[in-house]
Amino acid sequence: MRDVARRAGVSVATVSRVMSGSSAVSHTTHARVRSAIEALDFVPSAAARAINSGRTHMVGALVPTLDNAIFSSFLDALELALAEHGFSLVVATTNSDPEKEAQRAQDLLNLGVEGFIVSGITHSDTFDALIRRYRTPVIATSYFDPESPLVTVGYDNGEAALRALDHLLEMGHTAIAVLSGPTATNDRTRVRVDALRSRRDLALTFHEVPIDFVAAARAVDGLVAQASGTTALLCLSDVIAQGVLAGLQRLGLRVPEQISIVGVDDLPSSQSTWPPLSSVHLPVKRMGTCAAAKLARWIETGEAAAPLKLETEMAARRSVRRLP
Amino acid sequence: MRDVARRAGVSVATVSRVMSGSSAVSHTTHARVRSAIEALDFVPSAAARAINSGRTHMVGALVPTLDNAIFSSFLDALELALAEHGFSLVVATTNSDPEKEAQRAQDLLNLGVEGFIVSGITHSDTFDALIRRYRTPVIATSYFDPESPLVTVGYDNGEAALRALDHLLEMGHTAIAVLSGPTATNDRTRVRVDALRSRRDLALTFHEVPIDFVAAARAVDGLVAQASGTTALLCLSDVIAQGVLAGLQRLGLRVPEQISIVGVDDLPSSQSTWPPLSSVHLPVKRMGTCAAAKLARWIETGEAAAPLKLETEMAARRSVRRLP
DNA sequence: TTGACAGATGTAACTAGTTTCAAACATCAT
DNA sequence: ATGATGTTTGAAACTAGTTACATCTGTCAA
Repeated sequence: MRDVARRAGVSVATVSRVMSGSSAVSHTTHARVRSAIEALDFVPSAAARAINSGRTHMVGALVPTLDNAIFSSFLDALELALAEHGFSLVVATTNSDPEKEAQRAQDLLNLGVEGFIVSGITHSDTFDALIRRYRTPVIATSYFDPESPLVTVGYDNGEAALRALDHLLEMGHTAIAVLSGPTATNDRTRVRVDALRSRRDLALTFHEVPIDFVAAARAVDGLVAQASGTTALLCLSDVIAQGVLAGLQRLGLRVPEQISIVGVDDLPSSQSTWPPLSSVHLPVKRMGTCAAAKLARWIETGEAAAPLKLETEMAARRSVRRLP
Repeated sequence: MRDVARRAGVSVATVSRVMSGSSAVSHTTHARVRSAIEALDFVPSAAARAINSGRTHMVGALVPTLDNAIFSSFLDALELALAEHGFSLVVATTNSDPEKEAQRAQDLLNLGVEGFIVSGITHSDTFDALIRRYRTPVIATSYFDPESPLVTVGYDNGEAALRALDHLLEMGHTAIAVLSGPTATNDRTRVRVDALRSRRDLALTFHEVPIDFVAAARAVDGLVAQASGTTALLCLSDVIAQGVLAGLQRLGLRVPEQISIVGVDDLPSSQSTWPPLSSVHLPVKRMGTCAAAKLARWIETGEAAAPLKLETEMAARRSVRRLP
């Protein structure tokens, strides 16, 4: 900036005024400074601005992985909306490890992010202490709980799981096995499983498998061996559902004729499996847009955002057979 | 830092020395400063550090979208590797629009990113001028061309397309229709199409469709009407292949009995379609890891990285029928 | 002609750190 | 006791901007 000032024959204060456009600068001076800026390709340092304003216009997203369409689709919408609000998105993956999440959160805070987008409301004590200490705005997504200390923008996971269950019940299924991801590290999964467990009248069986296509496909073998009367599989994640579908086909079992499958997530690719997968649609795009808007407003105004519930919906396709 | 210094009864210089750990500080002073840091929850400002060192430890990734597993899977590996090298990843989506890409690149540069990861080697003049002017390290991915002015870390797209073609030829197909994404905005697609066009002996027919599941599914209708003798569809993206697969199934055409499909990308979900999709595997995970390592080294040392070619491989599954 | 006022601009202090240089002090050999 | 050396430490200058305050200039009315 000193160079620009020298070239334009003005003080740095005047250059600063031209850059910010806030206070009055005479027409001729303005032009002279502008042309000096052009000539020197001057771009102000974001760091120097940040040091003065305390603003970095960055927000951090802490997600388990990008390698699941449900998160990347969400982040796609989030990034788009954040950019429109003038924020940049710094992404950090946590592999569902709370300690790693806290570590990455600290890194991002040191970097200067002004807010966080996280998944779910359960985090390590270190993380909770961190955001309490720095009073960082945080929006917890993929979860809805108006009572949570974290502001949630998302859907009711229990409701989503029950929509899948209700669909199976409506189609006449009662011998149902539930396949979920690990509940220990994932509160979204836990809420889904708990909602299903509360239906004690149904004698559901529960199985945990990794949220991984190949692992889910392999898990089918053991499952089929032990649960011979099962007519339907309720998979609490579409990645699991797709893996299970492939596993069943490998075993020569026909879906939905011999066994029905329902998923939760409604990934785009779930329309292209054969048969197309019936799944509970989660509004991740809208969730990204809303979370971005709320976090941006929170950061700008300092007033905590209000929680927001988004609705899920059963997308019935052809992986569930109607029993007589 | 002034507060810490006052509390520890030392100068800010000493606190700085303790923080950086570079120069010698006596044991007792060190302990005193440490405890003052603890007591005050002192975290140094990244902006202030950046202003002094010129280092932000941020790199920007410019990708068309996160909403395609091929990119998000790549970014997942990229983020992991970058974090290990001490860099944070700022993501910006461009929607394959070169002007938007240049705009977002300027934004990220203003933010202070020290390097870029981009897709392909074709960018707007604005973008080229930008990186030339700032001498920003850039690694172009999903592309390999040792002659390109941009350093490429990726695969040979022409080769990948020809692997798919060779597979079809080996399986006895000659009446082949090629479905690609838009070539105008995507040099990876263009190279793939050009490689296939160079096989003039084969009388391939070419069709452009959006890289979108639903659009590809719809495009099948027109295609089937005009190309009755076609025995195989070569899709230059798995998203298209999956859409086409669903579209054919909707029309009641059986794959691979009546028509064969081969894709390029080998998305994880391509294993779970029915039939499982034969596709050319692109090593995006390794690409992410390698690109991160090379960009990090480039930034640290100032020496431009060497281009790197990664190998693709035909993953034959069951969507291609062997013709007699 | 003087005073009041607005508009334009510069000076210098400020943001939060790092780094250079010099000074203070301790240790050791002569 | 002296000088040489090495270890700690602080003062102040530096990074790249913003901003409060003071100053200068010009216009207009009294």
